Amino acid sequence: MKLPSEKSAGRRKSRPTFEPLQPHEIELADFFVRMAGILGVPRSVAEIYALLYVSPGPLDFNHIQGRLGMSKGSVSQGLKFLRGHEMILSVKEKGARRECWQPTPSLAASLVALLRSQVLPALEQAQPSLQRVLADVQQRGAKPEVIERLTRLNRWNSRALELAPLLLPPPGA
Amino acid sequence: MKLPSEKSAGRRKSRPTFEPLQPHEIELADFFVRMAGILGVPRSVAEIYALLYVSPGPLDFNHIQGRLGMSKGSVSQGLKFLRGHEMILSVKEKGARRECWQPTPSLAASLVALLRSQVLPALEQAQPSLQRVLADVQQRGAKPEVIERLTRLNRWNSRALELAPLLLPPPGA
DNA sequence: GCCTAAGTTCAAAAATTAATGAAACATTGG
DNA sequence: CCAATGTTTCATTAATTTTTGAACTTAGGC
Repeated sequence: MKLPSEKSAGRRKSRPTFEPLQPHEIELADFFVRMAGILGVPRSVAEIYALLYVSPGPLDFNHIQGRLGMSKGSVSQGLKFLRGHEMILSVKEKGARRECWQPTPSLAASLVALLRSQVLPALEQAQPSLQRVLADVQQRGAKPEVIERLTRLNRWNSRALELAPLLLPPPGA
Repeated sequence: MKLPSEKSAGRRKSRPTFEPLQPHEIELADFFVRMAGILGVPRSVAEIYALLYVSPGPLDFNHIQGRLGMSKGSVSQGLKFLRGHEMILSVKEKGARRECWQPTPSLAASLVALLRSQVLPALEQAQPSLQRVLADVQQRGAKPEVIERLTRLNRWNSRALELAPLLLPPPGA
């Protein structure tokens, strides 16, 4: 039973079709999607990562789009995100036109990079702001309890900022 | 210069008006909103918490609604959320009609509870799922590399699940 | 027991965030 | 340089999440 006009006529070029996702692939994707959700990473990004994670070898743009059945735009943005957070590596086969992608060896390192990129900027930006708030509150003679709270918050923030480079070493270190 | 019909006529009951937020209050709220965003906690909840955090004493429902200018529904749901995660305490003044709210003493503990509630269920649910995926992949004779990856993922998940109760002691412990 | 203030619920509206796809841009083999 | 393939951009559309407000429930005071 042959499907009619799929890639029937000898001519290459009728774009290849891709297998739909297998149950085990879907299950793993669900897992990654859920975890990603906690960090505010969009579903499409998690799906791409999951697919690369279970695939026996690097996949190119087209495979990813085809297997996941998502738009070019989403695949492009998803790969950009994953690249940006050093969660995937490109493996350009010699003489090939397309880039192929595979997950970075260490998922742990990837997660750390991800957290880093979310938390650090927030902490940095907060520093002067929190100090201003504390000063302001002190000046207007607030209750000691409130001053205490804000002082503690400030200390926390500073300490987190000091510790950050140790626990989450920046990419170039 | 008297405002016209504010609470002018002797009759109590024209509901009181509330001061708009002060700059330092806004700044602190921004901080909490941003941090909350990382954990997927909605803005309104963070705003309520921030207000309680800088206030010299416990505030009741009305004050919160008035000062933040948000709807009853949001205040109610926000307080429910904060209560549920043990981030605030009620201090019912003797003989008073209304409950007043203040932040729990330890913000750290609050954050831990929050994380717990997000991460633990995901880990628990994932356990059998990940094992199924691994078995499935092994059965279909996947590349050793893929099997290795999934094995590691499984180990991680198990270990996280074992460690969780130690690092994040459950409420009743 | 009624009446009123206090608080909760929940369907609908508003706001935010993610996905799509067509057009622009880039790269390379010829 | 050209044509063909591969990728990104971004305005639009779709999906999701958050907020609102009015109807409803609960608890006190009298």
